[in-house]
Amino acid sequence: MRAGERAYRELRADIVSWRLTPGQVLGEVDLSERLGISRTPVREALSRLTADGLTEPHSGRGVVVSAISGEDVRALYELRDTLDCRAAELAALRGNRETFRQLADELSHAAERLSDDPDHVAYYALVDRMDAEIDAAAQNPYLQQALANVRLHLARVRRLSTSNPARLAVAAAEHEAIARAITEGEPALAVATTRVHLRNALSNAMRTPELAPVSPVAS
Amino acid sequence: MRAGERAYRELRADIVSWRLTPGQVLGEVDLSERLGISRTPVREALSRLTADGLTEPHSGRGVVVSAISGEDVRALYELRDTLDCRAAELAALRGNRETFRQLADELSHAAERLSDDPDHVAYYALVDRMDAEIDAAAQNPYLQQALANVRLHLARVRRLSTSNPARLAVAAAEHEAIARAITEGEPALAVATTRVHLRNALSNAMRTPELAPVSPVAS
DNA sequence: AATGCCATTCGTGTATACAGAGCCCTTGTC
DNA sequence: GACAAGGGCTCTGTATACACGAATGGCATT
Repeated sequence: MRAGERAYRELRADIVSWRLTPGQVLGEVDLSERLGISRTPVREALSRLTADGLTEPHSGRGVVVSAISGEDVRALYELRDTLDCRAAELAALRGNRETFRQLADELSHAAERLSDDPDHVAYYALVDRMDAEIDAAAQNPYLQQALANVRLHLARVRRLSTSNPARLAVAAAEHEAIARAITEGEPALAVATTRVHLRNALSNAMRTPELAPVSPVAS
Repeated sequence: MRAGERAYRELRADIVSWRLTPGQVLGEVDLSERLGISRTPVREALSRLTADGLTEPHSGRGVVVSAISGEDVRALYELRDTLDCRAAELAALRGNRETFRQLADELSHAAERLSDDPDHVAYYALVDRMDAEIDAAAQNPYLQQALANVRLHLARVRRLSTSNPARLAVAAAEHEAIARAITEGEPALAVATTRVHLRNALSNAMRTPELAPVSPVAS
């Protein structure tokens, strides 16, 4: 694989997983030595991260990892509500019913198996699959890209939130409700169930104490 | 200014204004000679254009200017409807009333002066200002960025559409209606007026004959 | 002691050189 | 005459060298 691509994915994973914390300075020379590649692909990776909004230029001092505040989470969920509701609506209009019927069935079983899977990898994989199916059903690449961007930022937040087992069980039921609404071809219900799910997800996310701090970096 | 930044803006302007047409191959060496800079900043510019979706990688042959079809326009307006309606709704909730009252007044006068201004630069500047005010009022940087992306792509389409004077007069009235809805702090009405405007704008855009052709580039 | 100025130094921005990979053209064979 | 294989060539991907700019630390001055 291309070195720039590897560097981008590695740094992105480091940021999303909070191995790189907000305010951390990413120097090109440091990174090129740490990753064992030259500065050119490092520059490409940093450019892409900055375009994604995960890093910010730091006047003459390279780039720093972006801070993410409670206000950011509010704004992100506001946008996610806009995009996810529309995607669910479009999926209800254009999606294949059998696909979402099967997803709903699997989700109803997934809630029962949450305790068997300590890290809930199976559940998260199922949610990711549902996101992908909604994207495909919406048949709108621009909407899909916008959603991918929001999900990238919210993935950072999820790593902070406590994965409360009780919340996960409720979330699974909410996802199932969305899938059933899409299965039945009811766009208004798909929007409503999505909105309910996102409101609850936001409430849960905002319980995270780390989301209050102000950015340690001067702008 | 940085050479990479200049190259990015110049190429982006060339693509939006259709001086560079879809399928056009952008070679790094050609561009570096044409722009009088080295390949490094050219690479940065091409990376950013590809991230924006204005160009696409062309397996081993650099990047080519992306095609834009009628289907793309439909998808773009679908996303724009989602984002613009939400932005207008938020502006009605959070915006400064006096700002939008003044915009509405200026728009009502702008329609009268359309014939005085052959290229309608004053009108378009006013619309751009209104977009900026809505962005600011929505107070959501992520929504703002998503909107900027959609507007970038639709700017390409606008250059193809015939700027019918009659349509512009109606569009000015539609913008005024949106501004008045925001002024009065009525989110539902702001959404409705925005939706009406976008539906009419889409109908007008789809009249462009060039939007049917298939991409001349093999994918 | 605090503050402003200057030199040093680190880091990015740019240019260029090199290597590997993909494509096209040519040539040989069926 | 057509198709396939191989070589050459051009292109991108990467590495490195150089220059300019900003930030920082020290020093002098008030």
